[in-house]
Amino acid sequence: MPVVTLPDGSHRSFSGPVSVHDVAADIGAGLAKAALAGRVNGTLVDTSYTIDRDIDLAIITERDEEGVDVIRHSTAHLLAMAVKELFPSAQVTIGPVIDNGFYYDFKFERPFTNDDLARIEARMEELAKQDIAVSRSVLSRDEAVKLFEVMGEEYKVRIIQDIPGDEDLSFYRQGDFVDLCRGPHVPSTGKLKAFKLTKVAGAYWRGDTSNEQLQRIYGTAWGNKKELKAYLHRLEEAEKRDHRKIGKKLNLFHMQEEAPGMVFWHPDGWTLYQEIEQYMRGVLRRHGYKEIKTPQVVSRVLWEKSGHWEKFREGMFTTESEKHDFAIKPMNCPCHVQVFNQGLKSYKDLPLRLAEFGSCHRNEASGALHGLMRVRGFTQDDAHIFVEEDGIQQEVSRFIDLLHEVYADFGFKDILYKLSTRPEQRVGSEEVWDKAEAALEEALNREGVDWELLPGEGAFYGPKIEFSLKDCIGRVWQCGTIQVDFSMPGRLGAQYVAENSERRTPVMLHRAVLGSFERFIGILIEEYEGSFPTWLAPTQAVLMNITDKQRDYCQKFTDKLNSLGFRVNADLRNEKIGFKIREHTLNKIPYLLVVGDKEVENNQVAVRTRKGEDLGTFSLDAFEALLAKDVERKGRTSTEN
RNA sequence: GCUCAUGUAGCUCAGUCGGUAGAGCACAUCCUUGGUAAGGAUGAGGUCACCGGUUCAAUUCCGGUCAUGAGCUCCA
Repeated sequence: MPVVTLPDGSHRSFSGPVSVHDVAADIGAGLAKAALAGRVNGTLVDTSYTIDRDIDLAIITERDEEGVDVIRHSTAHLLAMAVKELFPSAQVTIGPVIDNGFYYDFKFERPFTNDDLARIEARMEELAKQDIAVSRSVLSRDEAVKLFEVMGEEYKVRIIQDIPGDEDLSFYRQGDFVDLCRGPHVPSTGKLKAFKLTKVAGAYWRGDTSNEQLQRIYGTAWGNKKELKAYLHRLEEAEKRDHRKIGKKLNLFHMQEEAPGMVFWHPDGWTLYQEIEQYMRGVLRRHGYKEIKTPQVVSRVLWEKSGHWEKFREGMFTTESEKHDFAIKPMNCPCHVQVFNQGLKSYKDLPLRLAEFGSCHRNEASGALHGLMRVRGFTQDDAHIFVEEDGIQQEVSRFIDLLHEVYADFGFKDILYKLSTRPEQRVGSEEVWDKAEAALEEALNREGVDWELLPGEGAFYGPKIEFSLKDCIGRVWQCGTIQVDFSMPGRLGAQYVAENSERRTPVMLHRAVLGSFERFIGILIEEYEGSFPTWLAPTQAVLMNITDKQRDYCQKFTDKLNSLGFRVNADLRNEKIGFKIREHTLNKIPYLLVVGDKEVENNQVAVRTRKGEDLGTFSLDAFEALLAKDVERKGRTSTEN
């Protein structure tokens, strides 16, 4: 007599064992039809799952997030089924759910073409329409291996052999297609109503470059057609924010094949860049940093000492002079230690915070380059904090506060926090690692933010926190970071005199707030879709005359605002006012100032925003106050203009 | 670096089943002095990414290189 407790707290009792589907049917025919899976005491199960004791049950439908995930997972199976039908020699491997969709990796003797994708998708539609039942079964490992060996699915055999233990394995069958899978899955293919294959790409078996490359087919799937359509539309809209497109349209920067992965900054882009750099300079000064500048080209000897020559030789650009090898610096830390090493330091000098807008070059793999987000030449807002072991936590906390202040000024709220802890290969004692990891964790917890633990992902020299932001289509990019380093100060001979006159090696904290200016500006462009808040806008206002008669007035007003430190242009071309407004609106200038005879007469300007709002007429002083206030608030409030 | 796709005017793109190319916008000149998202006319502008092969003939077909895009890997 199982009693089922539903999410609303109500109970239903049954005279004997029932399936999840039966319970749904008992509640209503509509729910039975919509049921995709069940959640039994917190665990997702198929609708065929047998209930023979008292449990908590939720019926999962397309309206639940988990329901959509089940749909995506099942759509991946549907994809594999269609591929096996159309291309019997293809081998199946894995097909997980990802954000907004799924993928499935296949081994096949030739690449899938776009035509193949269209055929596969059409076949999937047919199979979905046939509403083929999906059934679950359980096999022992040996039976499972045998099954896949007979089917010629070598990769599945390998996957099973790598599953630890000897518990039974579950299988899902739909028609002639069988796949090893934990499940759950939809009860029949007819539940899959809204999907689309999006792209095909290479992917290494088990993510290892030394393995063969498989072909990955990506797709998206949703509970219904409307959501699918909305998603595709969202994606299209998001792509309009692409910083490469906007960067070109707004004439901020360009890149060209003679300097792959390097940026040519144009006047407007450089204005934006400099605004950010000067802002950061002020922030660092207020937070007790000393700015320095170190060389670009440094002898191999130092990179050997720091360990980079051995470990990251391929990633460095090198050059040679008088038979000596040099590397263009890929990072600033070894140079910063050289500055630290000049003159004997006391514990009273610590923490010593050395900052540099350090220009670095890394020879990134060509396929990794991506607009401003992943470049070969970039500038970090880098700093190294030399600190005693006991001072780590306080410095980390201070840093996170600084980072939050800066990100708030730029208007970023959606920050992803990740803590990476000790990897297998590492330097430093367990005790020191314990301390450092605890310090980072404590600092994160004090901020009260949600963070993700990445065990084993730390650098060999110490644990780290990463602060990431998302681009327009949701790709995650690391921007800020703080890393504890137990290795380099010692390797490079950094020492200080402790309270008891003993010489000690300081701990070094590598940290960056923006990360690279290039990447951060890329993110910023996408965040604002090019409509920068006034403090960052390359041009903050444009004066436009209606006829030649107002030329001198416009020029004088413009000169005056520029002399007050604003970035203002006069557009005195012989064009109609509508034409000028259109052009500057498309260029996302925050304020458009129209000057006709009326305004000249009253010593005013008519102010319009790039959003098309009419703010009325302003005197010079009133407009200056408006601009100043807008600049002052940075990106902290809404960006209504 | 790997897989696939792409590379035509300053920009966005069309086109040529092999006979050296076209639109819109931008640009230049002229007309127009017009009050809140495109006034009109005329004109200039391209070794069709680069190198090689096939061919009477290659921007088009084939091979290679470079770059870009998506994904994988990497990301000190």
